[in-house]
Amino acid sequence: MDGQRGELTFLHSRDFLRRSPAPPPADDGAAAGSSHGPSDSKPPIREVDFFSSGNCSKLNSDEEESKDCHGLSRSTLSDPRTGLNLLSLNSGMATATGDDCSNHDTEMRMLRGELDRLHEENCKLKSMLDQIAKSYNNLQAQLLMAMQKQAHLNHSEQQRDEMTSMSSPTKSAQQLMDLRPACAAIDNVKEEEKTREVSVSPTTTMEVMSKESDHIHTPPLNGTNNNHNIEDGDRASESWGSPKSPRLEPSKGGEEQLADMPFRKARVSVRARSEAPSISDGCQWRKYGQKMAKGNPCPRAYYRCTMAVGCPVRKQVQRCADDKAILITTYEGNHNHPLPPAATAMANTTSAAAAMLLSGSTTSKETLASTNPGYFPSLPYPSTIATLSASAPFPTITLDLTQNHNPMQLFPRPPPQTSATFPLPLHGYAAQMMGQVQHSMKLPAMPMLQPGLGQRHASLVESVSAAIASDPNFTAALAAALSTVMGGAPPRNGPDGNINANNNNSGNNHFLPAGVGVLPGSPQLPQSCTTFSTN
DNA sequence: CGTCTTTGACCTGCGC
DNA sequence: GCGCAGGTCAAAGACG
Repeated sequence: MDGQRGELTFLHSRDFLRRSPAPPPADDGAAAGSSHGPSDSKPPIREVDFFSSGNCSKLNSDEEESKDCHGLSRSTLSDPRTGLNLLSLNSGMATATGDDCSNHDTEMRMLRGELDRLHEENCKLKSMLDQIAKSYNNLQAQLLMAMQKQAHLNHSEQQRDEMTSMSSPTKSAQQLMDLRPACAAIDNVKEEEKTREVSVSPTTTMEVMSKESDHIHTPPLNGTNNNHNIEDGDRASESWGSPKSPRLEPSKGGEEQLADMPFRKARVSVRARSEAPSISDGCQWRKYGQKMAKGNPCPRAYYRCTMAVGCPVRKQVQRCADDKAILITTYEGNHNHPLPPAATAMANTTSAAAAMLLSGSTTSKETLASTNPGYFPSLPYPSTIATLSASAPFPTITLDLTQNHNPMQLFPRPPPQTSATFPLPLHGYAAQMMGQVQHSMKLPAMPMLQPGLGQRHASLVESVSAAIASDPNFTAALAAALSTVMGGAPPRNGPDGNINANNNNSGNNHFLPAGVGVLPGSPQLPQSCTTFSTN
């Protein structure tokens, strides 16, 4: 795992740069400072400082080592952990002369030597980083040029065909029009680098649901931005699952609609074991339909968010045909209203997943995470847990929380006993759990406002890990949170769902603004405001 | 009485 | 063009 994390660390160096200003919410002051644990574990801040100072230890594949390097390179032994490490190192190397002064001198010399060595190493790594960045830019430029050439060639060929076939002017115009997409695609590539805007072909529909009825896709996405929410209102809600629905925002301009489509169509599916007939995820839902889906003896229930009038978020709940114990929930749409903390936690997780999905190419027919692990290097889910699929009409990410993947790949400690029934494969439950835990054990709030996509994932992972590492009572708190989520709420959705549980938990139950999850700088993503949990 | 669930009908798109 | 399947609507019933 170390190696893996090391790679991720490098790939997301940018995330680290942005991670620093992740202060806990003001209203949770008691939790402040504990977000990364006590003073013995606050790498993020130090790393940021380090980067801002022009160093580059993050290239080091060993995260632990890089932290120490960082501490050393700053010539500061004030950090308790760093200092302790060095002293212990030296104490082991120094001979027991009994002379404190000579020992001290020896230590100092060794420390200086180590400092120099690390400094050199840092410089080397920095130069490597620069080189890599240059190479990347060069390759990018070459790619763009190649694409433009290709487009130009196509254009020329078509014109030639045009001339030879003596086609009518009308046809020519049409052909020129047809070329647009190609050129636009190139432009998009350029733009993407600048704005990181998601450009997903507006696919139509819902095959996902039918073809993969065994594991509904649940993308809680708020894929759309707030503007969309405001504009769409009820109309947007009609888009769920019903790509075929003609009611789909007839009032909106075609372009605008297309622009919104990608976000709205992306889905996140969550598979989790739950005996409860339905799930409670921090939001209020109203069941508006139920259908028998082909290939599954269990009916599929359709829910609509009722926390706010006109909230376009829908969800589908269905049991897995193979294993009735598995509850599959699919989310789509954006909440246009504030969410309870617990809901927000999961919403960010799922939206991050969706963002990951949407930020990738939907042209691939492959399951991205599975076939190309490097494609979404920041995806926190093991590929077998989080599956990205672009083959379906909707870009879909499936979070499989039913498998016994070892969540400790990211967690430094064994999973709590309470995860026996809930595999707790990280982000899905973990994020939500953390939301609960935050309230029950005053852990720092999850960094949900952080800009940057991968950063969001990385920070989530780190926050969870840090929280666990820093608080020995995590297991107990997690158990409490689990019991709150699982045992507290009645199976029936509605006002008595998680919301109540959360309200009970949080004296300062602060509802976050709907746009809270939007990531500036990230593909204006589905800031998903959907949450997930099981009763 | 108000709210929510149930359930059959309806609408739409897709595939043959 | 027709049938199928998914999604939504809305009336009726249940529940607190």
